[in-house]
Amino acid sequence: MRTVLPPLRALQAFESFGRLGSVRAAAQELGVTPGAISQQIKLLEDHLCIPLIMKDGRRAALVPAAKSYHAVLSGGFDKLTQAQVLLAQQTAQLDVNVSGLPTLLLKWLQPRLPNFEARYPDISIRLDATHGEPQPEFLDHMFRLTYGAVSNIFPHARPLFHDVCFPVCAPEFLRQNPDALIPARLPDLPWVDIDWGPSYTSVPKLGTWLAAQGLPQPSRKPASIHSLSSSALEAAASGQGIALAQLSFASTDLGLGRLIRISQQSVKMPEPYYICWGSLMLEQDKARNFFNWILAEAAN
Amino acid sequence: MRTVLPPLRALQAFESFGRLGSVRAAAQELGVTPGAISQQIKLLEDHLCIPLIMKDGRRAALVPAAKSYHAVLSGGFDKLTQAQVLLAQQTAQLDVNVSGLPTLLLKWLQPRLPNFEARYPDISIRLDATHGEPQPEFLDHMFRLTYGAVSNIFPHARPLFHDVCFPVCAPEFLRQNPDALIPARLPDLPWVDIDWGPSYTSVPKLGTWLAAQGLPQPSRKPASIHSLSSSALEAAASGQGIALAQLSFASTDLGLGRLIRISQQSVKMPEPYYICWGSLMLEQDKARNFFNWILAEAAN
DNA sequence: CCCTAATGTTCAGAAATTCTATTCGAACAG
DNA sequence: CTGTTCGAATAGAATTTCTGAACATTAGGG
Repeated sequence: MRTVLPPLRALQAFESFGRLGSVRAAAQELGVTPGAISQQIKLLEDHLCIPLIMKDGRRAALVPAAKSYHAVLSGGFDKLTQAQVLLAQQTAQLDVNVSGLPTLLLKWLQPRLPNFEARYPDISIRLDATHGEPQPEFLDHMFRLTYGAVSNIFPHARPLFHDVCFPVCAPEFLRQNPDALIPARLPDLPWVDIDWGPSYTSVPKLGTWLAAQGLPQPSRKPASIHSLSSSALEAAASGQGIALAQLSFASTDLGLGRLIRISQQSVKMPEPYYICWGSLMLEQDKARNFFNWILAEAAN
Repeated sequence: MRTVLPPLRALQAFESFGRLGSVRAAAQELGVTPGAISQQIKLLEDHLCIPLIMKDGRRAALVPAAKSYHAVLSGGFDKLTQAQVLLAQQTAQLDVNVSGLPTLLLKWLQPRLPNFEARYPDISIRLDATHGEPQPEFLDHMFRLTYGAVSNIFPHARPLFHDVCFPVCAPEFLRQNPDALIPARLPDLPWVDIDWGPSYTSVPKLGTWLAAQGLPQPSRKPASIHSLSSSALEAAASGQGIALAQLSFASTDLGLGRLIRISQQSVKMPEPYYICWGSLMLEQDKARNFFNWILAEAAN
């Protein structure tokens, strides 16, 4: 049996207030007057017998001790709204929902979509680019394209392709730094870094490639650090420096001449990209069509 | 701005009903009459314009399509109650909260605690044995003892010790299967398996040890599979077969003669155990005492 | 088959809650 | 000082939520 919760409306008011940092804003979000928010928060304080807010000038602010309480509550309400989103997706009867890592959608799937639409003109696709992995429950109405080990939190997963990485830079940058073509000089040139965050530790960086060539680590700090591969590629294309690019993400820009591959040596990504899905997903014809199509695309 | 939520009380009634599977039980849990639950659920159905429940005989049941919706909601309400738990812990002013993997607490920390209590008689400790990693927010009031890579989801983490594994069995089992002392015969003897679940893939199993000795994999299926190392050790101690034991978990039973080490060969765990904590934790004297003590214990 | 127990639903009215409208005080800017 | 903005406090209105009782349906005996 679940512990008894305080009045939910009071929790909601407190959560909204804590997130937005003002009674006024919370009132607006919940569609009530500021007085109502004030009352609900006080009600929660009485219920818990704990002061939650303090006045800081004429504004109100969370008491420090309530900060972590608020953070957990906030996560809870997030899930409740996620449930609504799930329901909306279920009833929207969209043909195919695809959630995926931003760069994978942007630079790999997006360029291939015209091909799909030409072949299945009556199937509509909704794309959702996000780093956060969706709740597994969502997968009965959605494919998820992701990288590496996280795929095994999902009911089903299948490798899509195994990418390789190599250094690239902008043509302009290469003209100003002709040394870039000499691998041994690379550690001393400007570069941009990629950091996908703690869930994806095995993603190669420029240092990984240098090490594979028996070269030392970069001697400078990166010119910039990007949480998106595509953003790092943009930085390289704008001449900021050298980036370690993935073949499938860079091929468009390589084709356009916006980027130049400066070495034929490459390192393999330690893990493949995956497509993940839930148990009910492949029972829909349109979803199955998409699934077969994307596997074929990945194979070549 | 957050999407508008349905009436929260209706969500709560629906969640409780879905989890308990009966209007009656939900009414009892929420401390209201069954009629109230019926009404709230109907209210939610009207609000969403979706049927959520159907009658199955004289019971009511979730419509299949509502199952995943309910699962996400349930997760949300879980978080809300977690927030309450967090608050309770904060205000309980317990000296030190320690959450940890069950076997680690049971077989490693527990036997050492008398030592700690002798040294700090006025510090009280609360232990919470669970596989699920706590919300990071909890760590401002709690240490977490865990294994391997999951430690990096926390603000701070420090390796405790690096364990080694070797095969053990009960004295009685050894008497009936004297062959157990001959490594080459091990693959054909009864054994018990350990499976910590998907988050801890790198934990060695008996097969890992055999492979390290250049021996083939076990030829039989395991007599039983355990999600807890301590449970696997109990199974081995009761004579079910051979288990791959971790030194620090088995040492008590080895000392008591309940288990016998049947090989001096061992494999190292690929990752160490960690102690994790949040930013505010070490500002409390008592927590810092515990922290220093546990590091010293781990060092020897 | 009929009776009983168990479960869920419905409804009106009672009870509780939540909200608004208003007033007030404090903080800040000019 | 004055006007403005923000939040707190209050009373009463509006709404939500709950109860209690009657009703409907089903399952399980005897």
